[in-house]
Amino acid sequence: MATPYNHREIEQKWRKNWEKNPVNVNDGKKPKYYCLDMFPYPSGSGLHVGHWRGYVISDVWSRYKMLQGHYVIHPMGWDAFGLPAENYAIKMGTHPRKSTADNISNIKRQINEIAAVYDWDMEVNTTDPEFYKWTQWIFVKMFKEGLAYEKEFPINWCPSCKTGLANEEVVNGCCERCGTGVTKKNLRQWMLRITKYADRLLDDLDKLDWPEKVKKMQADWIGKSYGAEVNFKVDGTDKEITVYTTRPDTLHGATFMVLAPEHEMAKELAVDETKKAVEDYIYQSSMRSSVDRMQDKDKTGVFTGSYAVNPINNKKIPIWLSDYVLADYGTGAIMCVPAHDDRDFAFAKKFGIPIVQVIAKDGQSIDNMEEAYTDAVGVMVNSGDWNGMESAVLKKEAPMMIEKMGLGKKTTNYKLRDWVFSRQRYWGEPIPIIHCPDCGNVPVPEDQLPLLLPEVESYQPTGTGESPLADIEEWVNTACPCCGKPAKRETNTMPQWAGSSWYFLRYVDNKNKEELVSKEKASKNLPVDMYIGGVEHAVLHLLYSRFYTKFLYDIGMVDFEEPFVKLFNQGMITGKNGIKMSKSKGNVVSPDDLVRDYGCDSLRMYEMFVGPPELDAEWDDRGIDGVYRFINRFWNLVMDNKDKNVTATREMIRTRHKMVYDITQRLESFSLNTVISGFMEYNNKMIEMAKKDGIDKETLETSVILMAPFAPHLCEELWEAMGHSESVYENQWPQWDEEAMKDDEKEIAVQINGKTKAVITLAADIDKDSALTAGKEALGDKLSGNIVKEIYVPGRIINIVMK
RNA sequence: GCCGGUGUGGCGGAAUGGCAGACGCACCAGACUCAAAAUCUGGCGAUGGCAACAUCGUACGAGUUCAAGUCUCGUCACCGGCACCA
Repeated sequence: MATPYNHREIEQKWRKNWEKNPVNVNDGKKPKYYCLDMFPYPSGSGLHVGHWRGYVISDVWSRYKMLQGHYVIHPMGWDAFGLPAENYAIKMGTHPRKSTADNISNIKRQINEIAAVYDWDMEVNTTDPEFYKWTQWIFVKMFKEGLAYEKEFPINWCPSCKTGLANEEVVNGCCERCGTGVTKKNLRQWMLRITKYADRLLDDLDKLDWPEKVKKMQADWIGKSYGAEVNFKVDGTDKEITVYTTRPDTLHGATFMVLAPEHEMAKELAVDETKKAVEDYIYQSSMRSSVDRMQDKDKTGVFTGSYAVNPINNKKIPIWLSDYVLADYGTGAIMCVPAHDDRDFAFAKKFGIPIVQVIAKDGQSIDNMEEAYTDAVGVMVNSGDWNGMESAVLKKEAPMMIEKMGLGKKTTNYKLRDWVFSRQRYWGEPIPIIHCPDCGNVPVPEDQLPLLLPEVESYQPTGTGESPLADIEEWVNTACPCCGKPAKRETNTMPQWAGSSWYFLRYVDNKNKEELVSKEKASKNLPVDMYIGGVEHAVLHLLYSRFYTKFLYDIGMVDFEEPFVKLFNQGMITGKNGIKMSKSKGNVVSPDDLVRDYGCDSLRMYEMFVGPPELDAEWDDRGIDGVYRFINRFWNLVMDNKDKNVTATREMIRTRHKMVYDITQRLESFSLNTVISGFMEYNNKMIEMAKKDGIDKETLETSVILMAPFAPHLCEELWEAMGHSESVYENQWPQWDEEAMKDDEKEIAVQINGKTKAVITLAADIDKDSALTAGKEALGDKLSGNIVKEIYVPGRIINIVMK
C-alpha cells in the first residue's frame, strides 16, 4: 500500500512551490483570456462557503483555460468605499481606512485558502488615492462632455442612511441597502446623463453572450416605449399641456386628463373654488412615501376646475390631479381613456367620469363596461374619420398621423432615469468640483487629481442633509482654479458604484501614473472574456459598467464598447430551508474548518458538486464526506497502479477517450456539478478495470490532467509522483478521438409497445434486420399478435408495435 | 397584476424524444475487528409476490408520438424580477 492521502502536507507543499514557480505566467506568446470575478466589498464578517463557490467557479474556469494554452488574466481587488465602514466608524470611532484595511487583510487570507490563481500584482482598491484619482478623472471628463450636471429636485431619500439614492437603489419603495422606506427630499444633486446612452445600452444587449434573463432585466429597466406626444389646449386660455401616450389610436376616447401633483402647471390650473382642495392634495402627495404610494392602489385625486380641449374632436374634458401619474415619466401628464386603460377606468368609475368606447371588441360595442378593454385588437368606433380602421394598424400609424395633423409628434420614452450620483456621506470619492460665484461649477484641474478625501472629526452626516465634509471649513474654502477668487468645494461624495463601474480596466495597468489605463494594455487585455458573479447585480452594477465603458469608448480611451463579453451568474448558497446566510441568522458556514478537516481540494470539489452552479443550493456539510472519499479512492488508484507498466487494452483506451469527451463537454456547458459526478463514475470504472487487468499509465495521467482545474494540489502531487518534474499545468488539455470512443457492443432495450421486455447485447455495427431479428428472438413467447410496426434506433432501442 | 424560472426517491441531484432515478448523502445488511471508527462488498421509488416477475410512478389534467421527465395546451404550487411607466 502506498502512502495514504494527506491533504495538509500536500497542500502546504504546493502552496510553497507555486509561490516560487507560478503556474500562470505571461510569456507574451500565449493568447490571453480575461476571467474576472465581481470584486468583493471587504466586510467585517469575512467569507462564507457561498463566496467560495463563485471564486472556485472562476478559478476552475481559469485553470481550464490555462490548460487550453491561454495566459489567464485573473485578478482580484476591493470595492472598499461604502456605508458599512462608515457606519462602523460612527459607532466605534475607528477610521474607515483602518477598518477597511483590517477587513481586507482578513479576507485576503481567506481567499488565499481557495488556492486560486489570482495575480496579486494586479490588485486594486477603490479607496486608494492612486485608484480614485481616475474615478474622479472620469467624472471630470463626463462633466466636460456635459454628462454630469447639477439639479435640484425631489430625489429618493433614505432617512436611515441619510443619503440620496439612485432609482436603481430603490427596491419596492425601500432602500436597497437597509430596507427603510424611501421618501422624497428636495436636494441639489449631481446627476449623470445615462439616459443619453439609453438606446445604445438597449441595442448592444444583442451583442452579448449573457444569460437571457439578465439581458431582459436590463431591457425592462431601460423600458423603451413608442408613442406620441399630444398637445391639449387649456380651455379659455392659450396654455397647452403636452401628454405622452403609447395609445394615440384611442385619442377619441380621452374623456379627461390627469397631471401629476408635482406637475409645474398643477397649481395654476386651480380656480377660486378648487384652490384649497388642489393645494391640500399637492401637499398631501408630497408627504407620502414611495411605499405608501405603491401599496395603496385605490385611486385618489382632485379636480382642478379647469378643462382641456381634446384636439381631435374639440371636446372639453376635465383636468384632474392624481398621484398615480408620475412626475418624472413622459411629460408628467396623461390623457385618460377609461374604456381602454385599467387605471383610467378605475379612476373614471370612482369619480363618475364618462367612459367612451373607441375599440369594438369582437366587433361588438359594450354598453356598460365592467372593465377596461386594453388590447389593441378590434375595429375603431366613435372615432370620427378613424371609424372602421383596425386598432392594431392605427396604433402604429397614429403617431405619424397626429404629427401631420399638427396635434403633436411621434416620440419614444424610457423608464430609465438619469443617475443620481451624489451621496451626502463621508466614505466615498469627493466629487472634484469647485463652486465659484463668478465662473459657476469648475472642475478640479486634471493635474491636481486626486482630490484627497480629508480627515474629519465626525463621520455623522450633518442635520441639513449635507456630507460631513461640509463642516471642514479649511477644506471647503478654496480658490477658483479659473479666476482665483474664493470659492467653495463640492462636499458630496460619489456612490459606491463609481469605482466598480470601471475597476476591471485598471487591473491590467494598475501602476500607471499617467493614464487610467494605457491604450496598448487596454486593447491587448480587454474586454473581459468571462465575468462571474451573483445575479443581484443584473441591473445596477452591470448597467453602470456598460455605461462607463461606452463613455470611455466615446472619448477614445478604449477600443471596445462592451466590457463583458460573457457573463455567468452563480446561484446563492443558502442555509437550511433556503434561508440566506447571515451573521444575524446565525447560519453562516465558514470554509475555514472544512479546509482544515478535508482540505482545500475537497472543499473546492464539493462546492462544485452541491448542484448546478447557476442555481441556489442549500448547504449541507455532510455531503463533503462523499467527495473526500472519492479523492482518497482516486489517490489510492493512482498511487497503487502508476508503476505497474500495464499495456493499455482496448477497453482502457476507450474509457480514456470517453472520459476526455464527457468531461470536456460538461465543462464547456458549465455543468460543473456533473463534471464532478463524471469524475466519480470514471474513477469507479477505472478501479473496476484495475482490479481485473491493472490500468495503463496514460489513462491515469489523463484523469489527473482533467481533474487539475478542480483539485490543483492533489493533481500536482499525483503528477509529480508519476515521475514528472514539471507542473501538471504544463500539459495541454487532452483531446479525444471519436473512433477510439466507439463501443464494440451495445446494450439494446427490446420493447413491446414502448415497454421494455428484455435487454440484449448486440454488435455496435449490426444492420437493422439482424437487430430486429435478434430482438424478436429475445422476446420469444411475449411476441404474440399482429406486428404493426418495427422500430430500431441503432445503439439504443428496438420497439415492436403490436395490436 | 405582468414577465421569467422551477417542480423527479428520505435528501442533493442525473437523464441529445429512446431501459427514469447516473453520481453522491443518509439508511440497512454483510466482511474485517475483542469492539468501535475507517475501509471493502451488497441492498435501497411505491404496491403485490417466497420468488422469477407484474402493476404503478417525474406537481395535476388533457394532447402529439411507435416511444414523453423531456414537445404542445390548460391547472396548481413555490422562487426570482418588475410593479400605477400612460
